[in-house]
This record gives sequence, structure tokens and C-alpha cells, in this order.
Amino acid sequence: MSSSPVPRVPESRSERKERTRRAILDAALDQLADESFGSLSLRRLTKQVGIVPTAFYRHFSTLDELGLALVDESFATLRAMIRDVRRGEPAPDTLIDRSVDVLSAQLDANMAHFRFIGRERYGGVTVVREAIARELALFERELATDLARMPGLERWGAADLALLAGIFVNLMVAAAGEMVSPEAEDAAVRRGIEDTLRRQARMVVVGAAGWRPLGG
Amino acid sequence: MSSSPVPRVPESRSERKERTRRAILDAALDQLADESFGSLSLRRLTKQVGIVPTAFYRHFSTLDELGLALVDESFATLRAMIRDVRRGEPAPDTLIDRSVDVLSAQLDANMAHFRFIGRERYGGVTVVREAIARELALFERELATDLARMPGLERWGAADLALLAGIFVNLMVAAAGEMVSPEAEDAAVRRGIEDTLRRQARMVVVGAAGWRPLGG
DNA sequence: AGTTTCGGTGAACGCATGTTCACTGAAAGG
DNA sequence: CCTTTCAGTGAACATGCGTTCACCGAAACT
Repeated sequence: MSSSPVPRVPESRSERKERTRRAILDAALDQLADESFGSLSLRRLTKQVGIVPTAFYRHFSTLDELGLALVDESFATLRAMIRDVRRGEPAPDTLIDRSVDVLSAQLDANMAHFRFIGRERYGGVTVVREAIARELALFERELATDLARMPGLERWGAADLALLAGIFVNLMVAAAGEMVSPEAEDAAVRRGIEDTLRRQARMVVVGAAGWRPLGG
Repeated sequence: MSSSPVPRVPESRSERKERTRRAILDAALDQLADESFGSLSLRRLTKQVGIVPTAFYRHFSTLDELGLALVDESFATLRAMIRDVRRGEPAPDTLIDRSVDVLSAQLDANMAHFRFIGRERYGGVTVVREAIARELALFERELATDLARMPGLERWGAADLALLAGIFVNLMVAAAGEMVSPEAEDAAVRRGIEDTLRRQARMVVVGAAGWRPLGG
């Protein structure tokens, strides 16, 4: 369970420091599967890492700072995802399926990050909640510019594109939030959630194509 | 701040008990504006109520039970809302506006309930999260049967209606979650969130009317 | 009037919390 | 080789935690 900093092979100081920092972030993500950030305990956290409580302060000056680091990391994952989608040619009719496939793959690889965003988006710790809101707004704008290139949406105004992007982000984060539940560790349940997301996204985007192209 | 049980007018025993129970629920809802249920403290809670910590156990056998009571209460509010919408004649073209108006009014009157649902839906306390998921699934089904009566959706299958209902619930809970932020106490920000919800709901339902009527 | 019921009290319990401080020992740098 | 740097240590701190228990006093019941 604990990934303690045991230098089997001699390490440089900075290597060791980075490894401990990683271990703290990983332990936090692990414990955040079962509780909210607001109820994280420094002592339980450091115990899992295998260091003494005070050593934590060598890496973060406060627990809130840990939270912000987790937000950064989680949104790095999210941005990597959208880059992954763009990398494939944007054949518009397969875009949704491709997007959901990528999301599904990223959910597998980085479940803790998505769970963190879903859980703390409206969570109790103000500084974390605000950081997520900020990043999510940024992500939403990125998504809106991507949507602008889709067939049927070329002539949409920025306001409508923003609304649509907001809908997709809500669907995505909600799906990520569903994955929080222990049941979702069952592959079949996971598939069901993904499938619902896929169908809902398709429903929205196909519907949107029939939406009046301009106006606010 | 504290609404302590001071019997200015003589009360019956059951009246007093009910009043204290209410005070506990209200104090909890109040404190849950700033933190998650998982980090609620029995001592801070009872201090705000104006009773001694042990007195709490005269009303709830555990904090989790308090959480479940809050879930019940919050969904009673939500159900009252959908009843309110139905009470007006279901003139389909004004239904969205009417729904969002009702939601807005209910958000004013019962903000703490919606905030609770939004915040704990994916929160850290399993028993509360599961109770909300259960109630939300129920609400979703109710909504789906209402949607079935809307023009353009009469011939939809149950599966598609469920998907659509899920989209609406996500939009609604997300909007409720946005209200969590202290900024949302500014009326203009509130209006903005409501307006976004209104437009997104309209976008989805108008789009949905253009969706293929059958299939899975 | 006498007895029972019960919501609220206050002390006490053992334990976990975040943060402080002077410290150690090995890596880094002169 | 000697000095400086610094991640991690361990004791100590005051504070807050949930829960227990015997107790009180007024309402409720007979």
C-alpha cells in the first residue's frame, strides 16, 4: 500500500524529492477515492506515503497547495485528452465516437484525476472548487472553438457555441462523477456509463444541427 | 446565528423536540454551504443549534442518519417543484420557460437543498451519495414520463426518453451546483446561471425534436 | 398527587488533528 | 576535505473530535 521512499538504488537529492512528491500526490488521489478533499488528513496521508507528517511541508506549504497541484495535474490529463482527439483527422461523423473512445481510454488510465474533478467540482473546499471552475471554463472555451469547425455549426455564434460546449462538459463531468461509485469498477457498469454518455452526446449534437444557426 | 431552543411560549414536549430537530437540520444545511458533509463536525453543529453535543443523539442515532434525512428533505423539495410545473397546463411551447421559472423560484426558497444535492451527489460519504443517486434516478424516471407527453416526443422509445431526461437532470444539478459559489449570491450572477440553463434546456429540447423518433 | 418519560446537561474518555521546533545524516558544492 | 544544504525525523503543543454515562427537571400520564 505505501510507496515509501526507500532508496534501493542510490538516488540524487532531486530525484528523491520528486519521487516523494509523486508519492504524496498518488497517495492523495488514492485516498480521495473514498473521501472528499476537505476531509483529507495530513497524518493519514503521510502515513500512507511512508514519511513523517512534518516532511509533507518540505513539498507543499499547506494542504490547499496540494489541492491546487492536483487540479493542475488533472487538467493536464484533460488537455492531453482533447489533443488526442484532435490528432486524428476530424472526420465529423465519427468525431463523437472517437471522442468518447478517447475519454474512455483516458478514464481507464487516469480515473483518479477525473474522479477528483467530478467530486471536487462542487465540493466543500473553496480554493479547490474555484480552481476547477477556472480550468473548466478554459477547457469549455477550447472545446467551443473545436465545435465551431463541425459541419452544421460553422455559422453558429460564439454564444451558442459556448452553451453547447457547456452541455458537453456537463455530460462529461457527470459521466466522470458516475465512475466514482464502487459499482463502476465492474466493467459492465463502466460500459453502461460510457454508452449513456455516447448516446447523450450524439443526441445533443445531432439535435443541435437542427437548431437555428444564429441568434442569442 | 444560533437558533437555540428557548421556550418563550410554553411548548409541548413533541413541539419542542420537532423544533430542535428542525434547528439541527437547518444548522447542518447552513454549515454545508461552506464544507462537505464528510467534514461536518458534531460539536460545531450542536454549538450552532445551541444544544450540547450529546443532545444530538436524541434525534439522530448517527451523523449518517442526519445525511439521509437531508436527502429525503431535499428531494421532497425537488418533487414539490415538478408538481408545481405540472400544476400549470402543460402548454408545450412555454414548458421550458415555466420549468426554469419554477426552478429559479425554488432555488431562491430552498437554495440549501439544491446545494446539498449538487455538492454531495459525487461527494465523499458513500451512504449519502448512494441515497442521492437512488432518488435522482427516481426523479429522472418521473421526468421521462412527463417528457413523453411533449409534442415531437410522443413516438420516442423509453430508452431515448431516459437519455433525454438524464441530460436535463445533469443540466439542472449542474446549475444548482453553480449556485454554490459565493459569487452566485450576486443577483446578476444568479440570473446569468439561470439564463444559461434556460438556453441550454431550450437548445436540447428543440434539437431533440429533430432527432430520429425511434431506435436505440 | 405520585410516577414515569425523556430532551437536554456536563464531565470525562481516549484518540486524531495541524503545526512548531531543534535535530540528523547524507548529498552537493567549494 | 570541509562546509553548506536540505529531505526527513521525532517529541511536544494545544485543540477538536465522537461517544459514554449518570444526572436533572419539567412535561405527560395514571
